[in-house]
Amino acid sequence: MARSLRKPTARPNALVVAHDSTERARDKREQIMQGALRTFLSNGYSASMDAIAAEAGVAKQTLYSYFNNKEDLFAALMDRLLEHFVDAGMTPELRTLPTQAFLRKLAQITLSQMDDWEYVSMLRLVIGESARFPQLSEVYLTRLVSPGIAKLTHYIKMNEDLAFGDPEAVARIMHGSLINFIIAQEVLGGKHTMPISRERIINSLIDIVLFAAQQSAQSR
Amino acid sequence: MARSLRKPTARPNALVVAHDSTERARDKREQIMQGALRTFLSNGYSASMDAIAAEAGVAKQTLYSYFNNKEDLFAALMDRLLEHFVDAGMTPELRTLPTQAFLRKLAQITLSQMDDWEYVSMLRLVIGESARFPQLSEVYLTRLVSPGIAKLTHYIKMNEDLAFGDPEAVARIMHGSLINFIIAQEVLGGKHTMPISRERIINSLIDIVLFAAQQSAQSR
DNA sequence: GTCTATACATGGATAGAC
DNA sequence: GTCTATCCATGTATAGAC
Repeated sequence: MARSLRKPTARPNALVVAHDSTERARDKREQIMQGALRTFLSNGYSASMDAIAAEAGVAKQTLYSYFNNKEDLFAALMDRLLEHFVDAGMTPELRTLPTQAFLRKLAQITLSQMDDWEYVSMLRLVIGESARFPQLSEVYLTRLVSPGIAKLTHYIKMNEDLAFGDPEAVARIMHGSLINFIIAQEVLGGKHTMPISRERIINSLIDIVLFAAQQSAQSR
Repeated sequence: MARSLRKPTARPNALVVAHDSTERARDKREQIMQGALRTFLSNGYSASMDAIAAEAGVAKQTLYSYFNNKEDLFAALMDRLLEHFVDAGMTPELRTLPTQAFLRKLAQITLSQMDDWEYVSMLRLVIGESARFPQLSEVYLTRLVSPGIAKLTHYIKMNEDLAFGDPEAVARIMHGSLINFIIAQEVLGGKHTMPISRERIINSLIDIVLFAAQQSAQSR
């Protein structure tokens, strides 16, 4: 039932002079996607097309002139949303930092996504709809999770301060503990029922990793 | 894990001397909850009452003679399901093991829940419905997550092999990395797109924690 | 292309026979 | 208490006016 998520459509070259109608159509499409995004992120896939149309400020029929059906709209939307978060994480200039500062900054950037309502809602939606839309989960894993872990794995391998026997497993543990912190605290509301500062998590994670790396180096 | 819930019981033979009405009512209620459980875990809260009645093998009206409405049925069901998983984790005899064996066993027990379809589906459902049913998330956190972390925190505090500055943060990191592994590999299907053995995760997690504990002790 | 109005199916919940 | 049959609101999707 669930079709594959579509690849992002290639936008026309900005230098090409567009017709007015084309421009307006793109604006309308954008308007629809914005409204649909907010509605889906708030209410999940069970959000009604009526609610989406109202939120986007267009008639329901207009939705169907731009998208074949609800599922296509959802797929196009989530594709774009996930693409939006792809570049969060390790940036080239980060690599120049000393190891401890690097790890701290990377953890801070990762956890800063806790403050992004769209990111938190996206996490809930991807996980919650992973049975109905496995393609969505797959895009999330291959575009966001996998590259993040791969970059961290590569960093660990290249860094002589971090001489671990299984860099990928270590990267997964580090990454996973942070993502799960976001899920527990923000998605599930743990910040109210079992609060703890993100600094304590970051500090302990860095301590553990650096201490372990030192000991690991000594025991070789 | 011999903990899986029973299949729905067949309708009692009319020729057999029946239980008294209270007994039959309890059986029927149980039958409904079993069917509803499977349906909700498979399809999420969007599962229809028709589908639930069919799966339970009763008429839809019968559902409403035992539960006021869909939401009440769902709540009662999830309450019981969560209660069912409360005691997974640390058992008294585990504490007698040496530190390393203890940590390995605890991690193995935690990750063994990956093989339990009901647990994996429950995770997806709790997270996915955390916006619509925040009470459900809260029960999950206070009955499952919080006690698990508290027990691990207490163990770390009492164990002189594990002299960490912030035991609770360390417990959260350990627990979180394992739970997130379940979410990524089983809930999201990462076992297909980014596979890795659970032994590698367990081994690296133990290595990191024990190494870090040694180094932490030395630096005091 | 965009609106109002509507067709058609599904879902939650109830009525009434037994 | 349990069934069959049904009500009615909602949801997806479409038709037709402008």
